[in-house]
Amino acid sequence: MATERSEGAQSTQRPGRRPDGGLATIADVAKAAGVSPSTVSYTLSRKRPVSAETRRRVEQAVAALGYHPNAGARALAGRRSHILALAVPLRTDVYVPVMMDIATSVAVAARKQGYDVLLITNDEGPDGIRRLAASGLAEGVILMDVELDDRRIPTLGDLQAALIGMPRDPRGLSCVDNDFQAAGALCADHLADLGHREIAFIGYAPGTYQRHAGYAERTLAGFAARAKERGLRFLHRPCEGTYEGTAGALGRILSDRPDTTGFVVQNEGAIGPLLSLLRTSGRTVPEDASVIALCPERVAEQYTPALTAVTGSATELGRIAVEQVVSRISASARGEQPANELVLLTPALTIRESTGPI
Amino acid sequence: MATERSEGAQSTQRPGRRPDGGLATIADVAKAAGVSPSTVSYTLSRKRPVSAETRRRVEQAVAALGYHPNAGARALAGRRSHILALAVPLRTDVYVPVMMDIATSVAVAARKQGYDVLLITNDEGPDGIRRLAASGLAEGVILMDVELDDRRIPTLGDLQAALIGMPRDPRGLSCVDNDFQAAGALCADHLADLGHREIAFIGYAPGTYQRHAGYAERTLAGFAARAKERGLRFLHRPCEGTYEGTAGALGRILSDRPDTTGFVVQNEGAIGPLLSLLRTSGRTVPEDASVIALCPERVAEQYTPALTAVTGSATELGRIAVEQVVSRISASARGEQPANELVLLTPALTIRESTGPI
DNA sequence: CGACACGATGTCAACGCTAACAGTATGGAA
DNA sequence: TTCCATACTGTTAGCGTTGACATCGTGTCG
Repeated sequence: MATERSEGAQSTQRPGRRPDGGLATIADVAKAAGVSPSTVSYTLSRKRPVSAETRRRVEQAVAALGYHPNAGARALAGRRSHILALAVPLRTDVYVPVMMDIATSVAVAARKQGYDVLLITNDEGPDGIRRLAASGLAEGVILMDVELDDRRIPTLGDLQAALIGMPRDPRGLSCVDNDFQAAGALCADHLADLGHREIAFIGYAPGTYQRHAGYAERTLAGFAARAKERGLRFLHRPCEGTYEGTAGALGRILSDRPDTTGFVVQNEGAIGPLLSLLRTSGRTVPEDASVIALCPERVAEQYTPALTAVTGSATELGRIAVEQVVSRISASARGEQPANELVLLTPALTIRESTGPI
Repeated sequence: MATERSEGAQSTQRPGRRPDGGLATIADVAKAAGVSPSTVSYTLSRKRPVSAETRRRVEQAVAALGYHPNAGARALAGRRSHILALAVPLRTDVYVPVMMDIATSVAVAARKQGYDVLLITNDEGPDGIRRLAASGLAEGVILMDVELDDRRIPTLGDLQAALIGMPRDPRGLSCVDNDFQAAGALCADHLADLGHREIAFIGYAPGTYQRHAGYAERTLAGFAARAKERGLRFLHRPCEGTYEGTAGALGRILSDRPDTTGFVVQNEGAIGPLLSLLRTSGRTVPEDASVIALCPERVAEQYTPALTAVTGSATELGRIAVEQVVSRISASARGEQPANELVLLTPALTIRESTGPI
């Protein structure tokens, strides 16, 4: 019973298989199309012109045989693997769904450029990246969630790389990140525009600031600077992403600054508790208090009321990182010095139901 | 300024590089060790015995040159790519951090067996899997979050696969999944043991049951069966994972069955709201009401009070799936018919603060 | 003392593709 | 007419490994 499926498959002539059971090769296609193997290769790679008629015959043969070039042979002969490595985050305490979105968008963008994506964990340590480079398995690497002093950076060697996140010293590197300063400023502006004057910034756990996580520091700095410009009074309260942590932070905020009407939340875990606590403390959102979050759309939309939020685009991050490595790879293949790009993506403010005029 | 890093790297003799700038090959290692290339190959693959002295010399040369076998050449000559494909979920409404955990554990387990992991999105459609098979890029594939009638299954052809999740018809396939029936039963048992008699099961959104998601149905069935055995009265309430949805569900539960003292929650999104709502309705957890969740440890621990929960092991799922594909691949390489395994992982009950005797 | 097994190593032909090099027409310019 | 550019297409030598086959001592047994 267990063998049914595969026997069924083997008895039929599957696409991509020759009568002898092997996969179709470029030579099979060449024979079927009545051309030479190299013509098939050139037809598929478009690296040299092919007459319309030849192209037609080759493409038909390819389709008929279900031909796909053998990846190993292609890598060996062409000295390019058509594979990009994607290094997952060092820590998993960051908001994970975003990482999944980034990973997916990297994979999709890479495919569009003819690359596949290899997953590499930090489990293997620096050797992992070295191994991929030395074995020619990956042509380049994308580092996700790069920290200020990311320990993966020194191990890159001359592997072409793109970093998602901004290290302290980006010289000689290509990086893309959300513009967290702009995100912070956007929050300040929105609340100021609505007439709020006393704001509380509910941040990440103290540990996040102590280890100088770039995104946390930069968001706060951007917010603080713009708040000052706009004449806002504000309080920054680090906060564990738990009910109790949030309750403590909110309690101190309301006793220190009872007139606070605007809340900026960056800590995902604090959002739910904050909304509950405001509700139980008799404050209606957005009538009595405005809440603006720094979080993905998905999260902002799941709450009641739906949250006004400043959001970076995970998809863009992935797409641009792929563009960066690919462009570095081709520059380096042309013998040129790859350009080092620093791209900061401007986040978007989406006004929903949780903010209003005071 | 931007060129500093790479110039620095190029001026030194990097490991893995020959004087001419290319990567070290097996021939270089052979020359350095004074043996033939095949001896180097055999030394590294351990496919035939090598004298201690020869091994020493080869290993030293490998280290000195920073040699790593060229992946493309290895794949071509050995007809094995040493790569496994990992197909990410079709939908992303499932609890994503668990997916990330699974992906990570797949990558780690694969490395232990000498495999690398290629990420494949459903973006390319069925062709993606076909392409990987036909190009010999992947030797096998792991499908994550498999649905009852998963449309990726028919496209597998004779690619060796392992499924995470249980399809309706697992014939001819290897699958691993959490035993959701057991999970449901565990919840019923725990509450029964504590003396609860009136239970509410707060499930997923109605749509989840309508499309017959296996995990949702099986959990409920397992719970219902055991509840009946233990003489429990219970109510099943599908529920959107929002504050309002939960409020609605809870309201109806409390009006229909005011004596309800036990709550089982499977919907992640409903947990936070449920706890808030119980609190505001004047019920203390666990004194007045016990709450048991079906969720990952991470989630259970983040609430106040910490949740008693039934949890499956994402890490195990990944590890076993890798074992399954790898064993199928080697069976098929030996010309044997791969065995079709169905593994159900028994979930664990962790008692925390949210449940207590009535 | 020859035969033979056995352990240790070497030789070399694939593996399937790419790309440099080398044609072969055809048409226009000299 | 000859020469040359243009537009295609074919030939072929690798790419770096693997693994079947061959070789060569050494020790053992009849």
